[in-house]
Amino acid sequence: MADAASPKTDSSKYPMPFTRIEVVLMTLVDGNLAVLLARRAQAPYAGKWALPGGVLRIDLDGSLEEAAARVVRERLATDLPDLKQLCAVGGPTRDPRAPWGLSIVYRALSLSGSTLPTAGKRIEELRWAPVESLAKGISLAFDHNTLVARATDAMREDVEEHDLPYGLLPAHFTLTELQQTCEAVLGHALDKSSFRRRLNDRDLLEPVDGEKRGGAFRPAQLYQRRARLRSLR
Amino acid sequence: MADAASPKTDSSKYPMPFTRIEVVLMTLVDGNLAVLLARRAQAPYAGKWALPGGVLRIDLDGSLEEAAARVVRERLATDLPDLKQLCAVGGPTRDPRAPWGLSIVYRALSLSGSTLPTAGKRIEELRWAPVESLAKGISLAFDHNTLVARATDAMREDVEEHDLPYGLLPAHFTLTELQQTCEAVLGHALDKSSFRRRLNDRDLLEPVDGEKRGGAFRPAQLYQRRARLRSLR
DNA sequence: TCAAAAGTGTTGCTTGTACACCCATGT
DNA sequence: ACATGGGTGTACAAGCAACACTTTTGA
Repeated sequence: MADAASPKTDSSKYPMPFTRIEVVLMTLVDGNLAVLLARRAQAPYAGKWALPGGVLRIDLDGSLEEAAARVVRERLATDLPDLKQLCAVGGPTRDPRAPWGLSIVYRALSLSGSTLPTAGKRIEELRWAPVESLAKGISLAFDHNTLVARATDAMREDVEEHDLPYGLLPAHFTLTELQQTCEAVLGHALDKSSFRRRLNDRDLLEPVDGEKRGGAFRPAQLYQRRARLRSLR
Repeated sequence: MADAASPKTDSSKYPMPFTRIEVVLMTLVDGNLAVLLARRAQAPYAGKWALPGGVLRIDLDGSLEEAAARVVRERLATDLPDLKQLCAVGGPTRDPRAPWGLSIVYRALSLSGSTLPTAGKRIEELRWAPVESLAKGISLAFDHNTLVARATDAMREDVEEHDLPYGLLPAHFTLTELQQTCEAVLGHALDKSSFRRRLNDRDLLEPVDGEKRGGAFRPAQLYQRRARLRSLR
C-alpha cells in the first residue's frame, strides 16, 4: 500500500506524470469508419495530425469522465454522450514535452455524415480520416496510430457482440440504415433476414408510430432504440 | 491538441494527479474466488484492508505495465505473468493524501491454494478475502470495493467467453480440475460433456505425455495449455 | 409494368445443454 | 464386486447464415 510514511509529503514526494485525456471520435464518412483528427500548429509534431485531447485539470475535473467531457467541449465545442474509457497508456517517450506522459483514452461516436465539429480552443484544423488510411501509411503524432487501432478493434468487437452503434445513427432510423451502419463498421456484409430476426428476438428496437420515409419505391418503417428496462443482459 | 503554446512549461503548467497503480490479485480459496488484501498500518484508513498498490515512479517505470510489475515485485515479492489492465479511475476525493488521486488498476491470477505471497516493502499483513464477503458488508479503504467488484465482473466475463483462467491452475492439470476452477469462478455448475467437447473442438489443450494421477479410482489424464499458434481467434 | 428496396419464410449448420451411459481403478 | 470419479455418445434446442421468395411503392 502506498507510501503512508509521511502523510503530508506523500503526494509530492515523487514527480508525477504529465497526464492527458485523448479522445477517439468515430463516425462514418461515405460508408467508411473514420476518426476525427486535429492538426497540430506548434511543436512537437507541428503540422502533424493527432487525436484531439487535453491536459487533465485537477482543479476543474471531478473525475476522468468529466475530464473527457470537458476536453470534448473545449476542443470540439460539442457535448458527446456515451464516452467510453478505452485504456490508459504511459511511458517516458510518449510526449517530448514531458519526462513521462500518461494518457487516459476515451472513445465516442458521432452521427454519420454530420458536419465537422467546430474547432475549439487551440485547434488549428479538423478532419475526418478513414481508419483504413491510418492503418497503413499515414502516421500520426505521438503514439496515436496505436490508439486509433485499439479503438477500431474495440468498436468492431462491440458491434460483433451485438452492441449496436446507435451513436452513428439519428434518433429514428430504418432497419436497412442500421444494417448498413453495422456492415460499414465490421467491414463485411450481413444477411438481412438474420440481422432482422436478431433485432426482433431481442426486443432492441421499437417502431416509431406511423412514421415512414420514401424514395421511388416502398417506404421503410422507422424505428428507435427501445428503452432498456433495467435488464442485466 | 494539447497546450503546445509554451513548449518547456507544458508539463509543469498544471498540477498533476497523485498517480498510483493498484493490483487486484485473485485466486481460489476452498473453491471460492478471493482477492489479496493488504492491511494498512498508517493513516489514512489505518487498520483497514486495501488492495496492494504503489505510486507510479516515472524515474523507474518504462510503462504502466512495467510499473504494475514493479509494484507486485516490491509489495508481494513475486513476479506475476499476465497482468491485465482493468481500468483507470480518478477524482479529487479518492485519496485523502492528495488533492486528486488517479489509479491505474491491474488484475492478475495466482495459483489456487498457493501460499500467501510474502509481505514486501511497507506491507503489514496480507490476507485472501472471498469476493463474496466484500460484495456485501466488509468495506475496504479508498474506493477499493468498487475496484474489486469490477475485477470480479471482468474475471467472470473472461471465463464466460471461454478465456480459461490458466493462472489459477498449475502447468499440468486434469480436465476436472479445470472445470471445477471455472465453476468456482462463475459460481454455477457446468456440464461435463459440453465442457469437454468445447475444449476439444477448440484445440485449447494438449495431453501431457503419459502422465496421470491417482486416488482410490481411475486416474485422470493430465493436460497442459496448447501453445497458441499465431491464431487470431 | 417495371425497377428497387422493404420485408418474410425455409433450410441446414453450428454451438451448447441435458442426460444417460460405459470405463478404469484401488479397496 | 463395487464405489468412485474419468471419460464418451445421443438427443434436443437456440442461434445464425444462406438464399429464395413476396410485397409495396413511384415513375
